[in-house]
Amino acid sequence: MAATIRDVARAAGVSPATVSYYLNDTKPLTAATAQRIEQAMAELKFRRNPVARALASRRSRIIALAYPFSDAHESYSARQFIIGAARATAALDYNLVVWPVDDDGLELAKLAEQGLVDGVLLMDVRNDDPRVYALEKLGVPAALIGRTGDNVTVPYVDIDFDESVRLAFDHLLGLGHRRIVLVNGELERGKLLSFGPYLRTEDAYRRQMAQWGLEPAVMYCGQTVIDGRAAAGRLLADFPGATAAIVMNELAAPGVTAELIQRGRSLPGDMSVMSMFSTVNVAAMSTPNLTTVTTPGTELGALGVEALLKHLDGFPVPPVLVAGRLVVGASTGPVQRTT
Amino acid sequence: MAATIRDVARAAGVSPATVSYYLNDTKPLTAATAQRIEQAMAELKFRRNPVARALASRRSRIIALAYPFSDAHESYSARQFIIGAARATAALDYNLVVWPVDDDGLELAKLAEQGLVDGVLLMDVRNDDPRVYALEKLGVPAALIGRTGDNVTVPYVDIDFDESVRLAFDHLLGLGHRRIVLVNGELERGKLLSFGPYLRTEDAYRRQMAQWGLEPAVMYCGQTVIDGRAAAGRLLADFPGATAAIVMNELAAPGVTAELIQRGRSLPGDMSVMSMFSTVNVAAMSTPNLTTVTTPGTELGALGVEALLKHLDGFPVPPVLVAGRLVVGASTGPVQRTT
DNA sequence: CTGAAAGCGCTAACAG
DNA sequence: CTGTTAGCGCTTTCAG
Repeated sequence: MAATIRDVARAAGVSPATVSYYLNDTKPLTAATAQRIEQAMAELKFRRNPVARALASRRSRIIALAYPFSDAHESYSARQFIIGAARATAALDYNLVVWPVDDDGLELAKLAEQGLVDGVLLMDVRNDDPRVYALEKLGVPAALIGRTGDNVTVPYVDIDFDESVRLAFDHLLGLGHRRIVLVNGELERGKLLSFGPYLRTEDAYRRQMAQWGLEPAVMYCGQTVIDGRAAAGRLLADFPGATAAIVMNELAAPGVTAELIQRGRSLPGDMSVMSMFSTVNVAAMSTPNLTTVTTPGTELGALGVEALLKHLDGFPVPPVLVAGRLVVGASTGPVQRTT
Repeated sequence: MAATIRDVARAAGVSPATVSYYLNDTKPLTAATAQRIEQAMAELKFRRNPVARALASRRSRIIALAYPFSDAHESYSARQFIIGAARATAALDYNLVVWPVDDDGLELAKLAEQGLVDGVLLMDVRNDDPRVYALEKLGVPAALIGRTGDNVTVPYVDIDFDESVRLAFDHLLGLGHRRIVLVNGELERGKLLSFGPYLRTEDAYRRQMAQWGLEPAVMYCGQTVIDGRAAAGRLLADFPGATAAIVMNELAAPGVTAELIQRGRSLPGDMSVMSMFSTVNVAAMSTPNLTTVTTPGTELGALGVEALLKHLDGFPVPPVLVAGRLVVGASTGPVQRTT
């Protein structure tokens, strides 16, 4: 059927080993033999068999993208991560399998120990993530999109929260806002803020507010449109002087704005609202369409893959941080009232 | 290092072949030998090597999910398909690789002919889809989520458009609506309606309108929030008597409602709007939150995988159609004005 | 610079 | 019911 490396070798008048050398560029060949091999391959329409290659080399050239199975923490940015990772994987001549796994690391361990994949890229990493420990215990190479609290060993790429928050501040401060509330995400009861992005965004927010001599005001909110609506009520009640709000979570933000409007507030007249880490499309779905700092999803997906593969090749991999992009919508504007 | 089938065989006092028979349940064994093998495997912590298995059996137990590379036709339901497919794949002891490929079939052909995967599941199938032909030419088994216009040979699963539209009609007719406009999607200039879901939804709409003795009213609209806003203007201008609209595309629908409200219409007082084939969360993002017939994404993803694997095993696979689920929101209500 | 040979770990006839 | 024997198609020492 399909031509094998032996067929090519025979046709080119060389040994299978030589063809392999050519294929992997693993030993120098004379131009002449290379020529003959190329020709033979072309004539026979040779395609190397990835499975045989994997068995012999003990490298499958397949990596896994593990992402949360549950819909609880639904993020529309997830799609971006997958796309970014998949593209980068293909570009580097690897394959990407997706593993929807629970947070506890059990499923992940079961899949990883099968040994099909060379390494695992973990999405949506928690501050204290059992999946990371599971992989470490198995000795399966990994890289993270996000990071654990105490991460030292595992390579990672993550959002540059400081810079992303700075983009939001620049925008709001430039419009004259001083009383800026952070509506942060809350992962679940008991695990409040254990999700890295929430933790680090709040850190950055507090630091930058302090730096400008402003008083921080933080409240928490779940991750659905409904939660966002509820939060809007608390926002008005608890922070009556606020002129701007930065809302984490791309689903909560539309809820906040919708509820504010329903309660007779005008945006951005009475209140400027920005969505932190949203996709442009989701931000555009609200009325007025939301100013947002985007999630650098495709970038992080791609960088995560690159980090993992570098790691697999034994290179040291320094962390990479990427900021989101400020996309100005109609939900933010100059301060109207002066407190 | 890791225990092989030979190690197990030795420890159990049987031949490697016997262990293989046990593993694959391919030949009957006495309880006693099965017992011994199990024990040996447990002691040695044996994990079968999927790559070796693939090479020997010529079945990698890996399937690919090909989905559009471009962001042009962005669908948030895509995530559901991937999740559904990934879960089903894992449950059936297969692996799923994702291939972001262009619509022209070239990239897909290149990937498919490598021979890593046993079959390909195609998402977002067009009525006349080069990717399908590419796979057929290569002889790579495939299954479709969606279908081509002239599909006969390739197994597929798809939305039950008739039934889904019927759900929408039941709802709207029950509320007293008779002048129901379909705001259908438009793929791109020149390829108007070539996208199956648009085509089949319009078909169903026209048939069911006729069946109730109602006059069909169809207009077309792009696939973004902005497009939806523009469509709202045309809706008011071209169909002044309409009391309800069914909007295809989960991004256009929020645009339509937002613009209607901005123009002083109240929903559902002046107009009922439903979103056809949206996720619940995206529908909830609008104000008022949209009544929708959901995309049965996870179901179709799972069913697609099952169809493909059945096909791989040589079984005939009849088409499967699944309807969406009606989720009633606040954007639809009883007719107010009587024409 | 090229080749011979020995596997990678498993499956699948074919015997017995 | 179990074992023997060839491979699957490629990589990779080790020689030359």
